[in-house]
Amino acid sequence: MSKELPKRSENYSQWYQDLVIKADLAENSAVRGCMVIKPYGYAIWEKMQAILDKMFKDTGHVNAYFPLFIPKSFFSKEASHVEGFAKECAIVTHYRLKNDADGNIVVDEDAKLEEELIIRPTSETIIWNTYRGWIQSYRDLPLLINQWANVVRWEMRTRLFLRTAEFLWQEGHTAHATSEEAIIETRKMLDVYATFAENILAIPVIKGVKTANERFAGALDTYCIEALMQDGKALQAGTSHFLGQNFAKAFDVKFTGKDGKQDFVWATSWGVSTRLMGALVMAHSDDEGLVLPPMLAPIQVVIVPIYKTEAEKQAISSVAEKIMADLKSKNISVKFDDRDTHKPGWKFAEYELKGIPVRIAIGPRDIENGTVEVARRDTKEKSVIQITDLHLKIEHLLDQIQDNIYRKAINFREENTHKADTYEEFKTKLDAGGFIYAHWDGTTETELKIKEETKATIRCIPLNNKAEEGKCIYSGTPSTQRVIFARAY
RNA sequence: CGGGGUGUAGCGUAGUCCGGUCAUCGCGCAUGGUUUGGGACCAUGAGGUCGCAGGUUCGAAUCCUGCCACCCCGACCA
Repeated sequence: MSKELPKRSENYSQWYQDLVIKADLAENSAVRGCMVIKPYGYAIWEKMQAILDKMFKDTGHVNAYFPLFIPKSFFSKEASHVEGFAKECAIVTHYRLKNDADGNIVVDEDAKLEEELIIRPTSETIIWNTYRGWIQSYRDLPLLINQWANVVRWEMRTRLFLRTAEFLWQEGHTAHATSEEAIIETRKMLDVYATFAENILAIPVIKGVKTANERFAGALDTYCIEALMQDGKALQAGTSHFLGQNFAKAFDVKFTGKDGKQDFVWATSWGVSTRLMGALVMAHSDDEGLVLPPMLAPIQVVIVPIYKTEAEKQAISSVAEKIMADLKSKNISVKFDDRDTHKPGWKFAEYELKGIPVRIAIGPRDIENGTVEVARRDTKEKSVIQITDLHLKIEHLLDQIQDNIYRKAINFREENTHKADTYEEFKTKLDAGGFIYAHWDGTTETELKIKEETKATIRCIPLNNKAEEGKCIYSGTPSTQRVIFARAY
């Protein structure tokens, strides 16, 4: 198979798709819009899961699991929620197949379900229907539950990791006695996501709140983290919703307070998905392939031996074993690729494509000198290092790489973040890509007009926004702050 | 769901306009040999319902009809 990738600058879409496939992360499945996540891609996802899961637990959450199927009646209890998801649902209508007269397998029309089942596009309804039985008193609150699951949204157009018909995610669903507490929870989980994105994925994000138009179906407020991809388009990387009492009212979830009065419960929900894998790929990769931040790389260091004779191979192996033991004692994951079925050059290219942060090459020359060649994936720099202090240097190098990848991403974002004060300026800058801070009059009408005319959406109103007097770029109406516009995935 | 495009070996493709030794080439795969500090080379070999179903014809990858899948651009969305 040819490993050559299209150039990122020439066809970003194709580059992304080929990179995901060739780097062994995922591929399109035979099922429309679904993907097969391959072992290497799944290993990265598992790492994300492990780190997030710990962060959730450290903030007091526990895991549980709820059904895949949602009775249609549950689904339709919250009006704006059903409206938001109605157009993208997969629905189970029958429970049996049979052979027809010609011997073909067909749906047995006699096995029609009395009530259709919706395959969850998100679990608010089934979970809140369950919570009704779990919550009676303020003593049952807060209820802080997370679920790792798959969901299905029958999207018109799909793309590996970014928008697949089925995707993996986590969804947190919490219940609180007061509005204030629920809002604190919503913001707290947004912070968890932002920390994860920046410290682990090395992707800088902007925390913000969505406009009414972009809000989650059924939420009072939707908070988000927005990231900028290398083609200048924005990607919503995670969301945290303040649901108010909407779902509690729809599912009649009340609790008795300390004062003996009954009230509806306050809710939040928050989630991140395998879309983060897409963000990771698009934020850091180059024309040679993936660039994985060390914190996520399933293999952080790969050792490639270079030898001609069996004796050389033996000598290199014993040195490699020693290095591996040293690195493993530092909790660094390392692989020694001593396959003799592939040549060194082939392996170099392969591990670059897969984004392994550090490569160590050991040849006869090194054995003589007591050195190894160390190459870092992010900058492609190579250096010759004495074996004696290698493990300390590698540990430091991994930190440096993590840091450098983040710094590079943040520089890119700064270079592609602009202000626009007129609609003309806005349109010109928009074509160059990136985030654009501009004044907006706060109306959905204007937001939709701008979207219709330019394809730009309001990504968010940044939480750390400074007040600033100005005029809406579209309507000229006075405004008190800038919001972030961008074309988005 | 609208507009455009593409379906030929595991992958990428030539051939389709103009029907007839046309199933082409590269990568990959297998075997043998020489190689090994950046995707090696030579030789030999295996591998194909030409997306599917009809039709036209002496003859269809090629023409006609229908269907399906995928990709790109929209609409929709994490």
